[in-house]
Amino acid sequence: MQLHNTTQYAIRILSYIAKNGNERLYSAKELAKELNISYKFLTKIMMKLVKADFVNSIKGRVGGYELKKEAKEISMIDILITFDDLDSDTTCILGIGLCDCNNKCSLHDQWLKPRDLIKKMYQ
Amino acid sequence: MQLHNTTQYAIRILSYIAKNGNERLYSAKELAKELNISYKFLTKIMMKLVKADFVNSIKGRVGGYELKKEAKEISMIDILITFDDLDSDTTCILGIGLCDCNNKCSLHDQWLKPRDLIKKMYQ
DNA sequence: AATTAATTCTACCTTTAGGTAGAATATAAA
DNA sequence: TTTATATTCTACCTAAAGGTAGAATTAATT
Repeated sequence: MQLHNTTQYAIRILSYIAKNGNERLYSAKELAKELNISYKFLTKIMMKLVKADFVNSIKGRVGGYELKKEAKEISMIDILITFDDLDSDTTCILGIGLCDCNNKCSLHDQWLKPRDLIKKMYQ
Repeated sequence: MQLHNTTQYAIRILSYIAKNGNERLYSAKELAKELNISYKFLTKIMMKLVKADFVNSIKGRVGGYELKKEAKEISMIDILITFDDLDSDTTCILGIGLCDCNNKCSLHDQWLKPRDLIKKMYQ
């Protein structure tokens, strides 16, 4: 019942930039240090964030990263999708094939509410 | 944001026995077939359930499994603990070291409610 | 005593998430 | 034009979850 490590990092990276303002560039070195992520692993995550259009990258000597959209435009759901960490509305918590109101797993009814709250949190 | 596969199976196995009554024995063959789990993998899970005292095993020709406690005595939390799938009350959803009311991650407040509901569901 | 059908044990194999290494490329500044 | 410092790319390595194989053990039935 946890978000993937990579997803957690991605969220923290984007939050960090958003929090500290998008008027300057953020180097991988700074992000790795401030967020306590290994430099190598961070750059790997950054590549994904670039490809998914969350951040812009400027190469070269004074390069770095910046948000590509306004922070408010970025939804957690998009991040989760990018990092394969979002389960669909119909995903059964017990992993049975068909789990809906007609054919419920033993946790179906009790899972509805928390699932809904989590969804709202992401939005 | 999912339970481990093994945990899901364990819950479904115990539910199945509970639902169908503890007056008879359930062979691995039956459980595997009814729950759509490979026989080999199921027997592996059963061994864990036996060792953790959820079920009793009777060996030999007419052997099988039965619940060791009343169904009502079994809490999901115990199952989650057995299969290393329970995160503690203080686990941060963004994985930062210290995340409490003094030092909050960006999702801290919004995570409280769903986390609480999930806990209740498990109980 | 042999057979049969059940659980148990040990030891692997496979896939995926997490993580690292090192070279290649880009670009501003000296 | 060289150097320094940044991102990018390709290719691995590692650990853990998921899953399988095959032989050993147990005990009722024949």
